Amino acid sequence: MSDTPKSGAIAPPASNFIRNLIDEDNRSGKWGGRVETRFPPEPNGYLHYGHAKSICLNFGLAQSYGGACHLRFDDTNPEKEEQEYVDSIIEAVRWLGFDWGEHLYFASDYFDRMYACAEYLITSGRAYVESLSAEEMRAYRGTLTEPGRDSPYRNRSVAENLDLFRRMRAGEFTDGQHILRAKVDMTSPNLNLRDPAIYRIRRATHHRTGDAWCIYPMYTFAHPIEDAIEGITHSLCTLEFEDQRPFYDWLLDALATGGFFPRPLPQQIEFARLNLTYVVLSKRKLIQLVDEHHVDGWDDPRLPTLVGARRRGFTAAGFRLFAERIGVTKSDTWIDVSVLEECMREDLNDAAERRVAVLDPLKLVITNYPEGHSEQCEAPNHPLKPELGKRPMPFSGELWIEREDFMETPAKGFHRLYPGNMARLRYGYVVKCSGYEKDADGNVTAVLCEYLPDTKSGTPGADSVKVKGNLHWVSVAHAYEAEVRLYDRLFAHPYPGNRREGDPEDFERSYIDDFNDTSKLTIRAQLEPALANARPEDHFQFERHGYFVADRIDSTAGAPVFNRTVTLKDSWSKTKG
RNA sequence: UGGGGAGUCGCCAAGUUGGUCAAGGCACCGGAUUUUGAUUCCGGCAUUCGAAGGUUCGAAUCCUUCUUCCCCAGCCA
Repeated sequence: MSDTPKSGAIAPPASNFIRNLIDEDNRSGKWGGRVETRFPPEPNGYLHYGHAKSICLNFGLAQSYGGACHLRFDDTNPEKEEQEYVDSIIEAVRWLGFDWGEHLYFASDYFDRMYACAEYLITSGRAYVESLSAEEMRAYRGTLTEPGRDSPYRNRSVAENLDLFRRMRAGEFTDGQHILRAKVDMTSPNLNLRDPAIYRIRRATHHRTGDAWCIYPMYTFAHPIEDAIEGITHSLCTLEFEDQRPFYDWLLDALATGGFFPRPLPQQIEFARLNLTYVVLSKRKLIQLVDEHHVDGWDDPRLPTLVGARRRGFTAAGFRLFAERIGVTKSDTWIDVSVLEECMREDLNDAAERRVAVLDPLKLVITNYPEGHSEQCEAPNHPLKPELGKRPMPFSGELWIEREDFMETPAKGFHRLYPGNMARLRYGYVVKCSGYEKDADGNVTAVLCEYLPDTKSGTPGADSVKVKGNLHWVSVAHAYEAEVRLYDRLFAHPYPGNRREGDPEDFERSYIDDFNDTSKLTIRAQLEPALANARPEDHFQFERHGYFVADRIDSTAGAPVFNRTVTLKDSWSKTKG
């Protein structure tokens, strides 16, 4: 939405442990003031809110320190990765408002250099070809509390290792027959140092290198090298990689010693991944929601994917505000979704033009209004931005109003329409409720009112009558009827899948059990005529309801359909209970 | 039980070298403005920093012990 929203403006950078580290490096002159980060997704799925945090962090830091952030695809596992994901990731990062300039990279472009690094590790006695099976390796690895044992193949000669590794590359072996391992320490209490696998044989067609390789580097080995090749100064990743840092440093130190990379070497820094209440962010769970058709695909507006968020009407500026607001630390915490929602409101309040929509229509008849007559009223497009002008709204004797704006017997504190009460039809006239009609089942079918001709908004006498109630309306004869989807939280419980009070002892609650069945409600609504001209992805505030966006997929020319992004805050619903 | 991390207000989160430092945001509660019961505005909101000891004139910040939570035994990333 807005690129520089008033509220989402980049605030003075908050202090956080990463900025402190960078400041220290800048003080000591470690990198000569250079700050280079990277966002390194594996192209094996769609980006979600959690990635948005990482993207804003990496690009934001680079921006703020006058550095660069690379977009690098970590495509070292050909079995899972596809070009389709590369494209969608590029689009998502761009949508979030970030620019990597020249710095678009692919790990697969470094395969030759990685291979050379591997051969160096072998010749310098730091890696060997393992011929144990996966199961045997597991047995040799030991456990959390018991040290591992050296593999019988651990002491092969350099010449034999080199020969074997070259033949691995040449395709002389079957998948899994051999593997290249770093030679570190099988007794280390850190499992990641017990001779981690660094190259495996995998006969799979890679989405970029095709069949050029039948061996592929593992993340553990590839990632540090990617960082070093690109001159990354601060390599940010999530907490679960903390245990890998010793190997990251071991590898790069060895390679620097071998002359592959200059010092100083990139530094891995870990931060806590995003957890959001009422949301699931694990790839596995998102896949299940899509595969089992709980949602309508990867871009379902309810899904916490970035493509979903965009259809929902969430904005890039809102995400950036959110990232700024939640900060970055090493303690893993749960952010309440309401924080995200509030960020979207904040951006949209500033950015979205106002329109009127009646979502649950009830007819209002003005009994003293000239039969068949209609007139124009004017409504400002944005109350805070008069420069955005006004639009005409046709007014007539038959209007749609919101069903909840009328009560036969008013609740305490209710100051909208009820028999005998006056309220203003926003941008129109003040009306007094004179009665109502019901059908055989007792449902109210129409509200009867008399209007006060002198009270038209914008005319001198408009304020002669003071009323507390103020409601929106759409002329029946002029309304644009359209589909509107009311989206709500995907899950009905803040921690989906967590055991709840009242669950039977033998019940294993799954996050699927907490799915919110009313997370999508599709209705036909009566909208003001101007809305028929909305273009896909136009954001609006439907006054007194919330923020809506014209769906970018299902809208057709002249017939937009709308998705509810988020409701407005509503203190009335709170007070009435 | 081995190793690596984290515990500051309801939810986030500053606080690095010990001295009015318990910032700030969100939420919440008041009150004002308001033709959105929205927005905006103004005010309130931790004698206390996971717990217990200790060092010190003085500790969220240093030491000790304890405690809770998270991560690690893929030829995934």
